[in-house]
Order: sequence, then structure tokens, then C-alpha cells
Amino acid sequence: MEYNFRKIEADWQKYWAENQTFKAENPTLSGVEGNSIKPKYYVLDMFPYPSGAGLHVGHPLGYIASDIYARYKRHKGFNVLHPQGYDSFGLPAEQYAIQTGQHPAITTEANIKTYRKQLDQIGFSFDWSREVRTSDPNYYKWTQWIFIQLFNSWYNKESDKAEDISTLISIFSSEGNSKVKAACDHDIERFTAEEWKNFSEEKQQKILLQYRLTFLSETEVNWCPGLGTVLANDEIVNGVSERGGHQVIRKKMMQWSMRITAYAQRLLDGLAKIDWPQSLKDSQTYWIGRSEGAMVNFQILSPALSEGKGAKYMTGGNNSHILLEKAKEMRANPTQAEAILWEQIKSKKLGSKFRQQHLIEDFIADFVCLSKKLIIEVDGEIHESQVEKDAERTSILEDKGYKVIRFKNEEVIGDLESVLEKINYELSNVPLSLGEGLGERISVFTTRPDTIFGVSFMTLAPEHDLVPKITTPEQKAEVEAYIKSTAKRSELERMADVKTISGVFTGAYAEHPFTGKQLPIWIGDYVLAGYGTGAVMSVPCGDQRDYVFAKHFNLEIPNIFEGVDISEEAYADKENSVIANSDFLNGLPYKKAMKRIIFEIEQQGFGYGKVNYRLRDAVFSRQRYWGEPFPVYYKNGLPQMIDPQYLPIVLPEVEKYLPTEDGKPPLGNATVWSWDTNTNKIVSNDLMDHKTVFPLELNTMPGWAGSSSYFNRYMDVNNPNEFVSKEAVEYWQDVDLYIGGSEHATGHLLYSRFWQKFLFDKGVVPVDEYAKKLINQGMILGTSAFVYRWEFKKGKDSEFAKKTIFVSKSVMDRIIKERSAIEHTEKQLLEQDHINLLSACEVKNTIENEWSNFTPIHVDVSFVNTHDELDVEAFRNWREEYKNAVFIGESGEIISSTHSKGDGVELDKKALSFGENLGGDKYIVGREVEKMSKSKYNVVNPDQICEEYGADSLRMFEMFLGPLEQAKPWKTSGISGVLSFLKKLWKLYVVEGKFYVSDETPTKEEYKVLHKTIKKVEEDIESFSFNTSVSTFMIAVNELTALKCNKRSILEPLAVILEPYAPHISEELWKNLGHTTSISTVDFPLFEAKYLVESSKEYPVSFNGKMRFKVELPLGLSAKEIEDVVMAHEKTKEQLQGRTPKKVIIVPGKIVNIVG
RNA sequence: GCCUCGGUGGCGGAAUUGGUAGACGCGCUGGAUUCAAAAUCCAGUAAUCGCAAGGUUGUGUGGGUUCGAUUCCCACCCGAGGUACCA
Repeated sequence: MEYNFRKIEADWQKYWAENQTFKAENPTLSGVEGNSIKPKYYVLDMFPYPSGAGLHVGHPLGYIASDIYARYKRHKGFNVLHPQGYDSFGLPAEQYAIQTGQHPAITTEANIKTYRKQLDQIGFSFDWSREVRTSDPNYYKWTQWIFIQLFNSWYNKESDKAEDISTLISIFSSEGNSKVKAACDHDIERFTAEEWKNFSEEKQQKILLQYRLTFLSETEVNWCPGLGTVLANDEIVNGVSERGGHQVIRKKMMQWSMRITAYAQRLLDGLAKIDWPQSLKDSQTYWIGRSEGAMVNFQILSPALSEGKGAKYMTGGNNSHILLEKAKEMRANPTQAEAILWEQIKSKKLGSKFRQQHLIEDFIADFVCLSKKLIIEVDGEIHESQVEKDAERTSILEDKGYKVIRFKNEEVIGDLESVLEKINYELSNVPLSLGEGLGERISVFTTRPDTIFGVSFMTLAPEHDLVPKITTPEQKAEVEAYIKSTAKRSELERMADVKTISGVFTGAYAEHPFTGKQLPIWIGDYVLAGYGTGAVMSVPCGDQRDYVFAKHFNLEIPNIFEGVDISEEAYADKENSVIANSDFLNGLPYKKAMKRIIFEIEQQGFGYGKVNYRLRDAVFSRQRYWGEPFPVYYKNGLPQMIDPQYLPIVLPEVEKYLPTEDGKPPLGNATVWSWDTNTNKIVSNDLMDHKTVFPLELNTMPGWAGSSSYFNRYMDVNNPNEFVSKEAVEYWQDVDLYIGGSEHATGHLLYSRFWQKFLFDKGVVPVDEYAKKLINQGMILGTSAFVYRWEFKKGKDSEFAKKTIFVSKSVMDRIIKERSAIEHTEKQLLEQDHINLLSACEVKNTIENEWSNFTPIHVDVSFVNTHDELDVEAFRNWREEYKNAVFIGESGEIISSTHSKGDGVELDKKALSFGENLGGDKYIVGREVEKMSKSKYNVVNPDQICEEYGADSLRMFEMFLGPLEQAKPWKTSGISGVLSFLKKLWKLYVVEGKFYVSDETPTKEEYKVLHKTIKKVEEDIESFSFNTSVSTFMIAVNELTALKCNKRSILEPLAVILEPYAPHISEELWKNLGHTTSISTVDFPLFEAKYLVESSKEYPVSFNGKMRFKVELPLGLSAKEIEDVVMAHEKTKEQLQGRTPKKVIIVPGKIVNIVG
């Protein structure tokens, strides 16, 4: 009775499928289906994208680990949920559709079939009744549903959670928006409740869009022309697309975004309560990028003033309280004309911000637009008698660089339209030379406000909005040239070239808020437009980048640190810094200085303490076909959600999967893609009438949409009415163990945490972190094989050089090393009859000149056996160009050569069998560990392994390779070890060719082996140390074999503890032991410590820490007794040679160490 | 540069709290079985000196703590992954 794994595995896979052995019990109103109410355990794998290439041996690694754990938990009495599905929307199927016209759904379906077959072969205990596919309308219906929930929500910072948009609307209509603390777009206009109610429906919707958790906005995105789509940051690697390596450029587009930034702090805080790998938490922490500091505003100074007598504020500033009071009063009591005009120009209605009754020096201007330096005066009766005074006032203001225009009261009241026209004209015609932007401020974010007295200049990103406004005429040409040159430099170049310092002076100055000192404003590309405000206060003594910039451009480097030398580099160590030369901060250490300066900044009103995040809102639109359609149509250009009762909105059919000619996404090709609000159905575009039929959204959702909450759907996968029922989610709660790759650290694993928190806020799920424990399985690397082509540069034209010659690994090494080896090979070459076409002279010259030039060429690992020998014929037949290649084997002999057709081949075969070399010479390939990939021909397929060694061998071997989380190379040769282990195990249950176990009582030794194994395996599984438990099984089987153990009381529990690892053989053994049900739910055998109690211990005796010999001593001896026995031992005397030991250390039960 | 993890025989890797370094497997060597091969079984296998008994060295490098260090501390070297001018 042999161990026939092929039959056993096929039989049991069939049995499991037919009996639904691994179906998780469902909760019902009364508890749990089935007979027992068991505690739940949820083991989840990251579901795969079903690619056309199928699985290689690296893919199932994590699945095997989670399967072992799931099976173990079933033995431990848990109701285990262990589902699997497919992340089946994605680019490859779409690319294939573009190339071949085959619908991605067909490609996907075929790939899933292959995957399923491959997965089934490995014997996973998945509950396939809960399978999900993200591309299945019944599944993406709920992805669309979640999108609608996000759209209908806003983030209330006060309650620190997402709330229904209706609560926001009611706040707006009761008190306007000035008091609302929400995560929203910045620069939202302020309005009162009254104003809100008077806004048009359209305007209200536009405002709400700025608050929703998913929103439409013009965003600068990573546009990839090669793929015709937008990419997320994590889809870009080194400035090119992760898939295909296409160029990526920045482009502004109308896009759906997810307001993940609202959850930045909670995503950070949540990390503390989940057991995820530290490195992954670190990645997320860095990605969210919280930094504490302050926003500080720096006033920009007039270039004219700063050249001369010293700086002054252009607005506000030095004005007396009396004037400020007066301005306030005038603002409160506008004239009729002023009120009418204000209504038209306030809130940026003309595109520029105006201030009312604003102080300019010692004048109160009626209306002023600071950025355009335009003053509007409305002359009422008060001014009529003061024409002269007004003229003087105008001339002073014009001196300051303002343009002053005046209107009479009657003009404003009578002909408002032409007044506005005139203002508009002036706004659009402000000459640059006037020094636009005066009175503007530069806002900067800094994490080191404590170093503010060390600021010696400001630096703006070249793309900063203020740059064109503040640049002086003299600097204009230089600045524009610089902006042009940096814009041209691609992201990639900028990254590769961090060292080059570049920048340009704008000619403008800012004022230091504390010292009043003038700070030159520079632009430099080391300041990034996308982070913070795109501007920095430069503190060269405290920041290395500012330091090198200052050095390079010869800017001042004031030192504000106590006792620190900054002549070589900046001092960035904040923890140990003590501030000096900084007025009220002098002598303060970092933390105290921070507190004090933020207090001062807030007191004086030019800034505030702020927490900044690096995390950006996530763009959610993709210009692709094969993704979830949005449940959105557009009415008057505004997005409308489709009522959830009409979901799913099913992906339409299209002629072509490419973008349309006019640049619309692929869905633009669909002819039936409009929404009829009458019938609530998708209808043909021809019916579009703008009354009841509207265009549907043409973008689709990104790859991560479908994977962001799939783990919740598994809990209640076939529920047509709810995403997940209350009772299902209350029972299953969350994932207990999640296994998958670390490459999703800042993508899927962050987005899904975000959605979970949102669904938690909405009361859909009961916990706000969905996975208690996560393990990243390491990658299995391929072992590539190489042949070495011996190349001749100089003798290129010779017959010899035209031949393709491959030398075996060590021959190459020898040739490179020793001259004599070459000569031998040379001789061989010459002696061989069929190389007589080359002259001795040729060979000699070639070898002498170019003897060490070898090119490694990847060879398919399937042509190589476990001894690294190449199947030369298979390799020859692989590629036409290698047909006639010459192979030089390990000993330097030519293996064979099919140099000519017909007879030649025959001759070669003869030579192989009867020649001197008799097939003794082998071609040995070179080996190198690389990532497993098709292009490297090092992919090993699990199907082949299952066929040759069996699924149980594959499972055990993958675990045996090394620690789960570590990357490790695959070497098929090792698998024979686990196969012979399984055969050996099988033999324990077989006597004289028949299955037989005896019912005798086991011996002490046999019990000891069993319980030692139970203990170790249990500990190993609990600590996910699967590789060591495979060794443990091997030791157990070796020991039981040595004991000739054939007893049921040992072999039955052994089969149970092995089941998680090798389920097929365990089931078969279990059946043969006389059981009629599956082994999978049998209780895990109980470890009993009594079997491991020892009566004696073999003490290692060390001298000065080095083990010399061992003594067997009964346990329970006291230290003194041990010492007496050991000291009396003759080997001790031998070691000591009569010396008296200085000290004797006895650790009872462990070790004896004698110090001499 | 920064962050994280790692570095142990020919190879993958063990060593649970500071206590016998190299478990287990592969490979290799020798032997048994066989007409032969496969399969199976037995023995050996860190390096080095030695016929042997036995000695010496040895967990990336250098130092330290300790009776004792692969394990703890300091400095450095190398490798893998992540990240990148984040103010």
C-alpha cells in the first residue's frame, strides 16, 4: 500500500467540494446556524487579481499560511470564516481588450477559471459559497452604494466623525457657515443663514460639493498619456507608471476625489490599536506625514520703500486707533451708493478680493483691492466741498502705487452696470510695473517656529501664485527664465538631481514679524508647491537645505543656537537646541521655545499653531472602461446621485475600449449611457432631452474601490438588500488574521482603513479598524539559471566567432582564472572533427585577445534539472539561433553539436553513446536569485509541483522554506525532502503492505514524542512560525520510525495535528483509521505536560564558558550537590590540571560553568 | 540621506528569557540493496591541526558588559525593502 498522493488529493478535494466541508456557519436571529454556537474566527487573504499568467509558486505562500491557521482554528473549536474572491477589475484585462477587442469580462472569467483550478489543486479550505468578484454587478452595486454614502456625508470636526449632509444643510439654514468646523475645501466663501436660503439651488449644490466626503473638483493629477488615465501616487514608481513604465505628467482635470484627509488623525491614532507589522505602520505614519508647527504670515514690502527709508506696512500697520475705529464705524454705516456697490464687488464676485473702508497709510479708502492695487472711491456729499483735498489724496495714493478711480453717488445708483464695467476694465489692466501684490502676505508652514529669529530670507516654490505678482521689473526676465527651466525639468530629473542648488531672487522683500528686518524673497525648486503653502521661511542655521542655499547665493546665516558651530553645516538637532539671539526666546530649549513662540504669534495675530499633514485627498476617477461605473448623472453640469434602489448601474457595452476621439474616457463610446429620471433606467443617448434624460458619468472608479470593504461583504455575501446585515456584522465583527503583501502598505491598506472608519461613523460596521492582526508574507524569489556565451569581439569575422559557443559554469570560472584551462579547451576545440573549419591560428588569436568575454543569458529553469544540469537538446530547440550552438561541458569537453542536418545529428548521437566522453560531461548552468518573473524564465508553476510531488508536499515545502515574513529563494530540489517525509509518515501506518495500527498502549518514549510535538506545533502555529513546525513533524516521524511505533493512540492524534499542513494525507489516514467523517473538525489533541517530565538532565559542563563534556545528573539536585558531583568528576580534574577554580556557576536544570 | 528589516556551514534555515551554535531539510561523500537505474536504507558532513584521542578557530567587522553573548550595549561595513528636497 503505497502513498499515492495523486489519487488521495483528487479524492479529498472532490469530497470537500461536494460536502461543503469548510462552509462557515451563518449567524441567524436566534444565534448561529447549525448545532452549536461557536466563537467566530475570521481568517482573510488579500484576494488576487486574476492575471492571465496564472499562479506561480510565490502566490500561494500567504494562502497556505492562512489556510493552516484557519484549519488549526477549526480544530480549536472556532466557527472559521475563511473566504476567497477576486479583485477582478483592472488594467491588464482592459489592455488586452484594447489589443484584441475581447471583452474584459470574458478575459476575466477565463482567468478566474484558471485561478480556481490552480487554487483547488492546493487543497485550500476556502468557503467558496462566499466568493466575491469586484467586477460582478451584484458586488459592485455595494461599491456604488458606499460611494453614494460618502457623497451624502460631510466630516464634522466638532463631533470628529462623518455626518449626514442633512445636518450640514440645517446648520447652514440656521446660522450660515461661519461657525462650521468641517473637513472641506479651503477658500470657501462665508455666508449667513439668510444668504444660504436665498442662494439658487445650483449654488447651494456647488457649496455642498465643497464639503462632501467624495467631491468633484478640478485637481492637478498624474496624467499618464501612455495609458490614457490618471494614476494615484502609489501607482507611480520613479516618476513613471508602475504598470508599463509610461511617462507621467501633471495635468488639471475635473475629478472625483475622496476626502481621506478628514481622517488623517484617526488613521494615525488607529495604528496604535492594531497588531500590524511595525514597518507597515511606519510606512502609513510617514505617508500621512503629520507634523506639528505653525502657520506664520510675512508681510510683503514695497520694493520702492525697501530700497529707501525703511519698511512700513502698506495696509493696517501703524494707523492710529482713532482711524481704525472710524473705519469700523463707516463700514457699519455705509451710504446707499456704497452699500449698492459693495453688494456687487464683495466675496470676490469680480474675481478679486475687495476690502471695505480699509486703511491705507493714514487714509481710509472706500474700497480697495490690495492684490490689484486698485482703490475705488465713491463720492457722496461729504466730499463734494473737498475736491482739492481729494486730488491731493489721490496723488499721494498714486505715489504709493495705487490706481484710484472715483465714482459719484448718482453714477453708482443710476448706472451700476457701466460702473462695474469700468472697475472690471481696471482690474484686468493693472500693469505689472505697478508692483502688484503689495500688501499681500506670504503664508508659510514651519515645524520650527522657535527658530523664527534665524530667518534670513524667504523661499517660494517657482509655481507659487505670488511669484509673478511680487517680482520686480528688474528681476522679471531672470525669474521667468528660471520658472521656465524648472517647469521643463521632469519630476524624474528633479529627483535624480537633488544636489544642484538653483534659485533666483525676486527683487521683493518680506518683513520679519518680530524684528521688522527685510528678508529677501527668493524662489527655488527645493521648495515644493504641493506641500504646506509652497513657501518656506528660510532658517539657514537650522535647516540644511536652507543652509546650502544660503551658502550658494551668499545669503546671511545668522546663528540663533547657543554654543553651536554652524560654520560647516546647519544644526538641525531640535531636541538638544537652546535658542540664542532671539529676543524673548533666548535661553529656552526647544519645547519651551515652541510653546512661547506659538503663543506670541497667536497673540500678535500673524499666525497660529497648526498640525499639517502630508496626506492628500485621493483622486477617485479613472479614464478607463474596466472599472465600477459611478452611480452619477449630470444635471446642468452638477452631479446627481442615482437613488440606491436602482443600483447596480451596470457597465455599458462599448465598441472600442480606447478613449474617444475628442478625449473623453472609454465610456464616451457607449451609445446607451444616459439616465432617465422618469423611468429610472439607463437609456440611449439619443433620448437625451435635458428634461428627464441626462448624461451619466464617463469615468470609472479606481482599482482600490472594490477592495476597500470586501472583507465586510464576505460576512453576508449573498444579501441582496443590504451591504452587510446587522446580525452578520455584529457576529463576525472584524478580521482576526489578515495575510497579504506589504506592497499595499500605502494603497489598499490605507484606503480600506479610511472606508472602514467612514462606515463605522455611519453605523454600518461596529468597529473602526477591520483587521486586528496583519502579517505580510515575504516574496518567494526565483532562482534564475544562466548559460554563458563565450563571445569574441576581435575575431568577429572568423568562422569560429560566428559560432554560438556556451561554456559550462565552472569552465567559465576556470577560463577566467587560469590560462592553462584555456589551452586545454583550445586543444579540445581543435581536436574535434566538426570544428575543423577554424584554423588554429584563429583560435589562438581570438583566445589571446578576447578570452574572458562572457555574456550570461537567462535560460528557462524547466530545462535545468535539480543538479543544475542543462537539458542541452531542449535548450537548442527553444530558439532557432541556438540550434547549432556548441556546448562545452564541465570538464571542458564539447558535448555535441548539431552542426549539419541529417547525418550530422545521427553522428552526434553516436558520439554521445560511444565516444570517449560518453555523456559524462554535463553542462552546468549558473544560478542567481532574482524576483520571479516571466522575462527571467525563472517562474515555477505550482501545477507542475502538485503533479510531481503532490499538494501536501507543496504546502509543507513552502512553509519549510523559511520564516513566513521573510523573502526567500525557491529551489525545487529541496521539495524531495518533504515528499520523503510524507512517505515515511505513511509507512508508520502500514505494516507488511497493509494499513494497520495496533491498539497497544504506547510506551513512555512514544508518548513523549507525541506530546513534545503537540506542544511545539501548537506554539509554532500560534506564533506563525510554520517553518519550524515542519521540522518538528520531521523529527517526530524520524523518532517514531526509530521506535517502530505503530500505535493508534500515537498515530491518530499525529494525523490531527498534521492536518492543517498536509490535509489530504491526514484525511486519508483518518479514513483508514476507521473514521467516517472529515478530520477537519476533530478536536486538536490536548497537550499533557506529564509526558514530558524528566527525571534527569544531561548537564553541559563548561570551563570559562566553553563546553567540554556532559554529565547525566538527576533533576532536583541542589546547586551544591551538582557542584560536588561535577568537581569530583575525573574530566573536571583533567581540565583543571590541579588548579583551583575561582568560581563555579551552577544553574540547576541548565548549565555548569567553571571559571579557572 | 532617512525609516524598517536582515547578515549563522556549499545552500534554505534552527537556537523560546543571556546558558551545549549549526536542529530539520537540500546538496555532497562513502556504504548497503540492484544486472543496472530509480526508489529505499545506513554512516559521515562548519573550518583547521592530528593516525587517533583530542586541540584550536568560528554566528558581517571592531570594541564593551557578563562566569557565559548568534542573543544585550556602542561604533562601523554590507545586503534587501520602503521613502524621498515634507519646511
